[in-house]
Order: sequence, then structure tokens, then C-alpha cells
Amino acid sequence: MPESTVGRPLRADAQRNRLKVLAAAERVLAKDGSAASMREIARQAGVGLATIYRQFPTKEALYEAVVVERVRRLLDHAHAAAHATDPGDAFFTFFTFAVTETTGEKALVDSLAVAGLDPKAGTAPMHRDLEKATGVLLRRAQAAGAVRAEVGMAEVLALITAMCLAADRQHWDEQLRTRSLTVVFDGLRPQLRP
Amino acid sequence: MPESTVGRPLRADAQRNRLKVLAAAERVLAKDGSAASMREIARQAGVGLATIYRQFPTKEALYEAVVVERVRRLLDHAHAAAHATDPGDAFFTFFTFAVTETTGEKALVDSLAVAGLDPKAGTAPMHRDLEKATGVLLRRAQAAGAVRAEVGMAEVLALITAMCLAADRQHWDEQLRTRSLTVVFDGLRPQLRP
Amino acid sequence: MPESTVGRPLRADAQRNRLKVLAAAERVLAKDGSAASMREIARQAGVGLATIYRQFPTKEALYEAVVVERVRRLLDHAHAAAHATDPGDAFFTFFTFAVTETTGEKALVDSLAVAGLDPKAGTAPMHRDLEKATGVLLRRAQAAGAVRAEVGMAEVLALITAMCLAADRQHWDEQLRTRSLTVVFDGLRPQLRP
Amino acid sequence: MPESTVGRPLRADAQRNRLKVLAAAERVLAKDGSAASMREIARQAGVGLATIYRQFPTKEALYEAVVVERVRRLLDHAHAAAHATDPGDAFFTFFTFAVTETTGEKALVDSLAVAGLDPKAGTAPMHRDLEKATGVLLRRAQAAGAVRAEVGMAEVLALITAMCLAADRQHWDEQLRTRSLTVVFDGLRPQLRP
DNA sequence: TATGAATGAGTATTCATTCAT
DNA sequence: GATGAATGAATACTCATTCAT
Repeated sequence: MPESTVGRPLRADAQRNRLKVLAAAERVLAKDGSAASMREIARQAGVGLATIYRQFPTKEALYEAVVVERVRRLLDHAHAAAHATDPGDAFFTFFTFAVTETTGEKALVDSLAVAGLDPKAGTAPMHRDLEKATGVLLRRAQAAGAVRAEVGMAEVLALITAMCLAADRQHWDEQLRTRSLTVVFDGLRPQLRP
Repeated sequence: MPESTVGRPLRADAQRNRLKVLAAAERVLAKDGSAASMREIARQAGVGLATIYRQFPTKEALYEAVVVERVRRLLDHAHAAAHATDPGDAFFTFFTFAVTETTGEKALVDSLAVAGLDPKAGTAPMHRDLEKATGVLLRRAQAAGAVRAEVGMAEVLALITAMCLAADRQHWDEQLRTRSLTVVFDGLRPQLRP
Repeated sequence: MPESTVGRPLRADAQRNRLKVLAAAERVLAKDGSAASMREIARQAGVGLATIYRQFPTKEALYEAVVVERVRRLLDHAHAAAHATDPGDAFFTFFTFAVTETTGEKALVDSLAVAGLDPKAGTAPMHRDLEKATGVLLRRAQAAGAVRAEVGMAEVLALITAMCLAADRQHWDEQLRTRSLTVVFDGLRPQLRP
Repeated sequence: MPESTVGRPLRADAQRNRLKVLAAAERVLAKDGSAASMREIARQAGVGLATIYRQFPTKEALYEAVVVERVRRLLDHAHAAAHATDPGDAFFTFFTFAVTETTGEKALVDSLAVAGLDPKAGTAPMHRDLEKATGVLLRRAQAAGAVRAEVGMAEVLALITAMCLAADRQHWDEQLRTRSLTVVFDGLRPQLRP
């Protein structure tokens, strides 16, 4: 029974085009945000308009696919960091990585900002994973005394999102990113007060 | 000498319309972001479409006027705070006020995020003012020992923007805002280390 | 409060355009049926595309407006006929008029054919009126002995629709229409059998 | 000498596919009319898109093949009826059969309605046959006194088409069909007038 | 040979902006 | 001075058809 397309691996050329489309979409979405036009994406991918629609039924579906791809990379990093020897280092390194990696990725940042707001979104499961992974890093860092005990997941995620959003929207350079993160990290660390 | 309209004060009804339009635009822009339509703004203002164009030559001009209006309010607060007795309190209160006041104001937050990037934007002078006012608050707080000396204007503005963006995009509730700001503020304060 | 557009009479130019659009739509819909394109209608009306949308929010709305216009004419005729002196004549003349008038009006004929099937359609009330008016003519003709008593509304409407559809789709000439209606009319009249 | 494919009988599996496609097309065309999509037909046939194009060069060709198939069945019935003992019965039964059989077959009905209009259509020969067969039934019924002598082929075909069109478009139920046909048949029968 | 991926022309609809009333 | 009607360019999306696999 032909035309089922479920679970079947993509044909070689289709896979090639899928990648070209995702790459172009990533570029265009990064530049124009969700105002990006499908025609422009097709043009940059060197592909017919309908070719996009064959693999991604709507603009939103494409948008989401781009984001999922990126989140997966963050997730990989978080998982890897979870087994690092120094839990404090692992936590702060991951925080920094998230901000660095997403900067310039409007679509990705938007997605992070939206996560948690709209749990029925198709990207939700991936975000849950990311949340869980971040939770692990946080708790281990707290257990090791590298992060204050009274800090909760909610504000950590909020702060990560905040830094990602601002770094992206304001095109923070490396120095500004470092200085801003330093402030936040100092706020997260245990403090000695007289 | 009719038709000159430059510098001339607006007729009473024109002024009334201008306010109605700005109010409607604020509402609509807050809800729909820059995807807002001029027709919808006109409808909500109870005014003809061309009436908007008489005062604001393009959609962007209107958009900007709305933002300028809002920034002026922040500025007022900053100026007032500049003379407060406790400089540390003045600084942190202003920071909090900025985040609280802009939450839910997509247009305003976007404008803050864009400021500094596009110095030729019409809003620039106002942002310079805001920057200057914030600078005064910061330096006074540092002089009073309420904020660390090595913190610079750049990262303070960056952090304010970051918190505004995230609070708006993620619809932070009061508790989350408080907890997140607490972390940042702790990072800004002088710390005792062994 | 501007932009309400409800109940207010159209501006002179708008009314002119409305008529041009309806006329063009009638022509195009008659030729291409509901496969007609809005662009073609705009072209034939000598009007911008969006001008159509100002008055008719969707293709279907325009389609319907064309039909309503035509049905109104049938209805006028039926009402006029209701007071004719010879009830038999009134009935058969109306039947003939309906077929003649609708021939070449794909949209109108389609609408008649759809009526009764989809009572929630916007055109429904008008069709109810037409049905009622036809009912009056039928009953008066039966009372006068010009139409068999055992004939019901259902089949009369069915036959009218049938003749309209065929006359339109097959481009019946006058002679064919007359000969076909003669057969149907003979079938409707009381008959003497040995 | 491969590639000639002219006149060569179809391979067994090709023949199987042809039937699957025709069946699916009949179903889809009946439901969606000429707005049916080739992709949907392929899907329902459980066949690749290009497989359809191998046997039917265009959508219209497939459309036509479906219709020819159906008309053939009508024709078979007409031929069979031509030898019935009661010519009147044969004629009226065939008329009824035509209406019953075509109801729900948008494509078929359309084809009947178009026949005679476009003699260069590929279906024309088949329609000529149908016309001829109907002519035989009519003349025999007239000779037997079951149908009025002054009725011509033209209006008989017109009436058949009319009833088919309306029955299909309005989804006549059995009762309505019977009552409507009764009127038409009474109009076709010889009548006694004082 | 059968498949389905790719294509470009086509569709309805929306929007910022201009101009006759 | 204010209105809203008109406009054309732009957008997401669909479809019949062709061609590489």
C-alpha cells in the first residue's frame, strides 16, 4: 500500500532536500523571526515552494522542526554535563552554553520563551526533557554547595530564558555576555554575609 | 499661511484624536505585537483610518510614538528616584519598576531590546536619556556601597532588558518576578568571601 | 463612531463598484461555476482585487450575493403572479418564467439545486420565501382544477429544479424548452382516462 | 520490440491496477465532483500517483474513462430492454433505470448533461450509441401506443437528463423520484381529453 | 515498471497606504 | 479636517503533472 510514508526512511534526495530546507529555514528564521516568508526560505534553499510543503505541512511545522533540532543539541550538552566530575562547573557551563548556542537563533529563543506557556505545543515533550535535564544539573550543583539551596527550578529556567532572549535580541558580544552572566552566577552562588 | 502645520499646536479635537489613537495602539500593540493591523487600531480608537495617517505617517511612526510615551514614564520614575534618600533603594526600586511596568507591553519591551542597536532610530534620544538617568542611579548606588563597584552600565542595562523581555514573553507572575530579581540583585550587591 | 458600516447606505462610488462586481461575478460564475477565480472577477469588473473583499468577505459571500439577487427577481414574479386572475395560468407561467430566467445562470441554478439540502446556508430564508410563494401558486391552481390534486409541493419544486438544471447545463433553445415543459405540464394537469 | 504498447493487451497486474484506479476514481469523483484531486484518487486506489498517469494521460482522460464505463452499463440495459415484450414497459423502465443508476454519480450525470453539446468530446461515440438505443425504445413504445406520437427524441433525452441532474444534485429519495417520474411519465402517455 | 519527490503556476485572502468624497 | 473606499503587492498553501530512483 503505497503513499503511507509513516516510519519509512526518506529517499536519499528527499533527505538531502530536507536538510537544505531546514538549513535555509534556520537562517531565514534567525534573521526575520516568524515573519519569515516561505517563499524566501524556498529561494534560499534552492528548492521549489511545494517541496517544503511536502515535508512540513505548515509554516508552523517547519518552524517547529527547526527548533526541535536546536533544542536537541542543548539537550545533548545537558546530558553530557550531567556526568561531569565537578557539578558546579557542569551547571554553570551548561547555563553559559545555552546562552551562547542560542544567540542569533530567534526561532530557538522564541521557542524557549514560549515553552511552559503552551504545553500542548508539539515541541512540549522536548522542552520537558530539557527541563528535566536542567533540574538534574541544578540539584547536583546544589548538593555540591555550588548553588544556593533556596534557588528553585522556576527561576533558574526563567533566568536562562531571560539571558537567551536578551543576548539574542540585543546581539550581545562575548564581553557583555560574560559580564552579565557573572552577575547572575554570583547571585546564584552561596554568599557569606556578616 | 495655511498648510504649514509645523510647530503649530494641534487643534483641540486633533489632540483628542491623537490620544485616542495612541491609547488604542498601545492596547493593540500590547496584544498582537508588531503583527497588529492599522485597521484594528483605527477601529478600537473609534476613528477613521486616514485620521491615524494624518498624525503618524507610517505604521512604524505610530509604533514608535507609543513606545516613546511609555519610555517617558520610566524616565519620570528614574528622575524622581535620583533624588531619593537611600541610593541603593532608589536603584533597585527603579530596576523593579522597569520590569513591572513593561511587562505585558510587547511593543515597549521590543523597543528597549532594540535600543542601542539602531542609533539612528527616532527613539534614540529618549533612550539616551533613559540610559543617562539609569547611569546616575547606578553610580549613586555604587558610591553608597549598595552595588558592587566593578559592575558597569552596559551589563546593568543588559540585565534590565533581559528581565523585561523574559517577564513579558513568559508572563511571569509576581512571585517568579520577585525570585528572579532576587537572584540578580544578589549578584549586583557587594559580597563577602572568606 | 466610524467604520461601523452597518445599515449605513453605501457611498456613491462604493455602490457603483458593488454593482460592477456583482455584474462581473454573475458573468464569470455563469461561465465557470464555482470554480471561478476572484482574480478573474476583479479583472472583468475593472476593479482591484481587494475592492471585492471590502464588500464581500469571502468568495462564498459574493457567490451568495449574486444568487440572492437573482432569486429576488423570481420571487417578485411569483408574488405578482399570486394575484393573477387565472390561477392555472399564473402557476404555469411562473414555472416557465423560472426556467427561462435561470437558464445560463449556473450559480443561480446551483443555488436552487442546493436549497432544501443545506438549511443553514445564508440563502435559506430567501429560498423559504420562494418555496412559500410557489406553494401559494400551486394550491390556487389546484383549487381551480388546473393542476391535479394529488400532486405535492415536493415534486413540483423537484420538477422546477430539474428543468432549470437541464435547461442551463444543456443550453436548451426555446423550442426544446417549450416541448419539454409541455410534457411536464401535461403530466401535472388533470387527465381524463376511460 | 518493446515500448510500442499500442494495441497490446495490458499485463495482468497493469489491468488490475487500471480497475483499482477506475473504482477509486468513481468513488472520489462521485463524492467531490471535478474538484477531486489526483492524489486522493491514488491514495484510495492504493497506488502511486504516476501509476495513474501511465494509463490515463490527464485528469480529464481518467474522468472520461470513468464516465464511459458507466455509460456502457446504461447502454447494456437499453440494448437488453430493446427486445422486451412490452415496449411501453421497456421504455419507462429504462427511463427509471437511467435516473436511478446515475443518482450519486456526479461525474456521470455531468457527462450526460454535456453530451450533445461538445460533439468532439471523446465520449461522443458512446453517447451517440446511447441516443440511438434510446431512440429505438422510444419508437417502439410509440408504435405500441404507450407514448404519445408527437413526442420527439430531443425532449425525451432532455427530460431524462433533467431528471438525472436533479435527482443527483438534490439527493432525491426513492419516494420523490417516484412521484416526480410519475408526473413526467403521465405527460408522455397519450391522454384523453373531452 | 511503479513509485512518490519535485515543481511552478494558481488560489483565496490580508494589509499598509493613498486619494476621492 | 476627517472619512473609508480602492489598491497592488505579499502571504500561505494546493494541485496537476513530470522525472529521478
